[in-house]
Amino acid sequence: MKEPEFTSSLELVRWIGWAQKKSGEDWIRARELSHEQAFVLGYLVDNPGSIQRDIAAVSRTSAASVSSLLQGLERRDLVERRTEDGDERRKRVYATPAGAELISGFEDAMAATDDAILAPLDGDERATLLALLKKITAELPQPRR
Amino acid sequence: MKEPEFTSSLELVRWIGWAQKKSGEDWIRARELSHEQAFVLGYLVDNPGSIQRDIAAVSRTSAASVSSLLQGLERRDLVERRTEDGDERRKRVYATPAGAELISGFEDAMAATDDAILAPLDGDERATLLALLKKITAELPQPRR
DNA sequence: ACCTAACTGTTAGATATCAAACTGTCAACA
DNA sequence: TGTTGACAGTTTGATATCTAACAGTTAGGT
Repeated sequence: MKEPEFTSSLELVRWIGWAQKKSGEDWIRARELSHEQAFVLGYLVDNPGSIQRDIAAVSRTSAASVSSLLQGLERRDLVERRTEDGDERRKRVYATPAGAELISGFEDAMAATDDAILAPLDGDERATLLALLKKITAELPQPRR
Repeated sequence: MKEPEFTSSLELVRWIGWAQKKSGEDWIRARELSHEQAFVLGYLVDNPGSIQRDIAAVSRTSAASVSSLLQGLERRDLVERRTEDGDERRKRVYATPAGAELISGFEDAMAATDDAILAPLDGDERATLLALLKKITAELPQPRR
């Protein structure tokens, strides 16, 4: 019973997701960030001025989680929030220079870990996998709430 | 920027993992359990007397998490922990009758949601997907710590 | 103008997770 | 028999997540 059978694809999917989260951990922990904080900070560098609602959608979480996550980043002056355009509901979020500097190289590090995880597959197999996953996710619910 | 490109298989993998977690949520919430509590309780019905270390390995988490998770289940008398075999280190964990009753049908419900997620794929495609995922996970680190 | 509904973000309370430090127990070995 | 190291579990303090309830803002309809 120490060797489970793994007949379920979705069990393997969850395992891979876990491994991906783990694999960049050294890089992230060296900067005293959580995985989620790093992801959002990286996203903000590429998409400055995003509103929290969109950040929640992209990071597949809730507005409430984004709110508290950004509080942590704002406390360390890694991001800045302000309202613009005369719309007092939306808060535009920006990475500060310190935040951008801290996260630089994150995407490269993540791409490297992705490559490491997919290493057992050759080019054709990766293409097949991507096609199958797209077929599944096309039918999947979006985390909009 | 509202239509992300998704060139990364691993991004899709994480999305599917998220959807799987969400999909059984109604069933689980009706019983006032968390996803993780339900998983562990179900595991204990099939593997009575497991020790916490093994539960951590199977649920791909840490001994500390299992410790606090089981405290929640024990508070509601859904599981019971006791030492046996004269080994005072290991704590054998059992689902109580109430716990077993509460979780009955869980595995069927989970299997149904798995089927719903994989619905876009036919039998051959599912077999291909499973083979590719096994190839990846064969090289993946185990969450042992 | 006003009312209402939708939208955006926050808070509160619960659970999960992790790392690190700690306690207690067992076993091997001198 | 005593010491030492490995093992199992807990605690602590931080962050993330969820739901539900809440507050302020905007826009639409009458």
